Amino acid sequence: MTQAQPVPEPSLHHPNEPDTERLEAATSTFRMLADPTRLHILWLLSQEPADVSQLVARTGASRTSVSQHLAKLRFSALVSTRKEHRHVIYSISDGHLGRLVQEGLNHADHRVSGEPTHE
Amino acid sequence: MTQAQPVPEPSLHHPNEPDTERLEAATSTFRMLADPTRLHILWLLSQEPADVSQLVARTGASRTSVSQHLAKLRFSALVSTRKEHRHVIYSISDGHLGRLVQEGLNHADHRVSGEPTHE
DNA sequence: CGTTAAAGTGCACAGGTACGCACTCATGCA
DNA sequence: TGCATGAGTGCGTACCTGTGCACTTTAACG
Repeated sequence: MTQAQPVPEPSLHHPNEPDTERLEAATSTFRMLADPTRLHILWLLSQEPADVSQLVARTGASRTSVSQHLAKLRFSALVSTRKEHRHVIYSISDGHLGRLVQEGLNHADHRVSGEPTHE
Repeated sequence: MTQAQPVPEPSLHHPNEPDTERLEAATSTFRMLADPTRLHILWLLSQEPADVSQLVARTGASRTSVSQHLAKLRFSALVSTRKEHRHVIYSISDGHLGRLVQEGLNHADHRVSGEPTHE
């Protein structure tokens, strides 16, 4: 168990240098957010749980596509499932993720709205 | 110009459905964050501006790789440059981006630390 | 039972991307 | 004017990923 102790290093103004493991973990999450269909799915799930058919209808993507994206998200443990009768209900497993999705969309909004950089 | 007024819509618990344009803008940003080297570069730049050689040294990547990643970031307008003598100094152009990077790393941290989902 | 709907999967193909190699461009300095 | 150094680029390659088609699996309902 690695202690949560701050860095023993003297170098400062570096909160804590992200090591390879952290970087890859973060990029693997970002990679999941880097597809329009998947991002749309995650946004929908961040609003409320839904089954596959609803996601298909709301995203406008094909069943195959949605299914495969959901498989990836499940495999990455970003979503969780529960079964209800004939339907498989998906939900976001981590509240943080929803915030990340929203922030990404906000950031995009600012860039689309024309604002050069803002702050 | 679009008013900052809240949604005039009756539909609720949907802050505002992201359209294709927004989704693609957001994913294009996320795609930039979806590479370890690039994420490392952006994290370094979120701490302080740096020139290419410093970034090469700190990331451990090849000059070619760093140069090409910087080209993409420049093209995506996520970083800006200024020249100083022989050196090209890169900096993050948007403060929001730094936050996004940091949140991604935090999220990754939680998943690496073993915490199942947290919250 | 058989039927139908919901969801998931294997396969093949197209498109994108990260990287290294070799090269060029630009600039400060002796 | 050379020359060394910092930075950027074209190209080829290996790899990864998103998608559609066809098929299978599972389970409710008559």
